[in-house]
Amino acid sequence: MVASALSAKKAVVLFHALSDETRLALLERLRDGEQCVCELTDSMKAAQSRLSFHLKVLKDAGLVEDRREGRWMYYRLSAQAIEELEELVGSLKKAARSAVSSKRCC
Amino acid sequence: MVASALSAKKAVVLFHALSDETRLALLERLRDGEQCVCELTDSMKAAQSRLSFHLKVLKDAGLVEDRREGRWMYYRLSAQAIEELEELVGSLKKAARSAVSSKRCC
DNA sequence: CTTATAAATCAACATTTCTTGATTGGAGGT
DNA sequence: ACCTCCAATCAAGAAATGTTGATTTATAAG
Repeated sequence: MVASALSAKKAVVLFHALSDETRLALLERLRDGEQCVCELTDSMKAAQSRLSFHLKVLKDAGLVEDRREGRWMYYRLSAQAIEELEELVGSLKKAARSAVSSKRCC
Repeated sequence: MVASALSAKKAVVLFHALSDETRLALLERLRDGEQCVCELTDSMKAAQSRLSFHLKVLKDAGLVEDRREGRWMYYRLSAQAIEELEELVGSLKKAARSAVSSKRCC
């Protein structure tokens, strides 16, 4: 199953979190290390409430983790989530015995 | 970049295609090899137009390929798409130098 | 205690996505 | 030609998602 390790629901949440340009841009920036929200809004020239919304989607999916330091919130990639993703994608990959089905269908 | 090999737009399309339970269920079935639409509607107990819609999403994302045989349409996983996916996920994974940013932000 | 700043939350609206049932198109079979 | 079957497409409505600007919460500083 695609859901061998993760439930299908969790896979949906994970993939949905990745299916948005703004969120992929956020993840890309976080690849370079932890950043605070203000740095992100600055470099992405995006409204604060907009990034807050997307960061929440990423956090709910487990893709990022956050940490408060004074008034600042720092976000970083979750290494574990990336592993889960790899596992998920790996589970799709299975040599398909793609010979034409001999059975008559329907 | 996450979009080193693929454009961000393409990544969005790919991940969006994967962000739905019905579509994940379809892919799971196709892991076992090519199937015709009627077999899929049957085993998934889903309306034909519904699966047709989702198969189109998967096809537009490049995740599946189709083939006509008489009145039947057969769908199969695209091995290439799975590779692209692996590449995409791999590009997210980069050891984050996660030391707390020393620079004052904002 | 008051003010300032960073970020989350909310409400309203726009946009997109999904579902359903009906229709259309293509391939055989009679 | 006609009818049947499989599947794609369409139209209408329902549900989910994303955007915007305003408000609220939390922390810190004067």
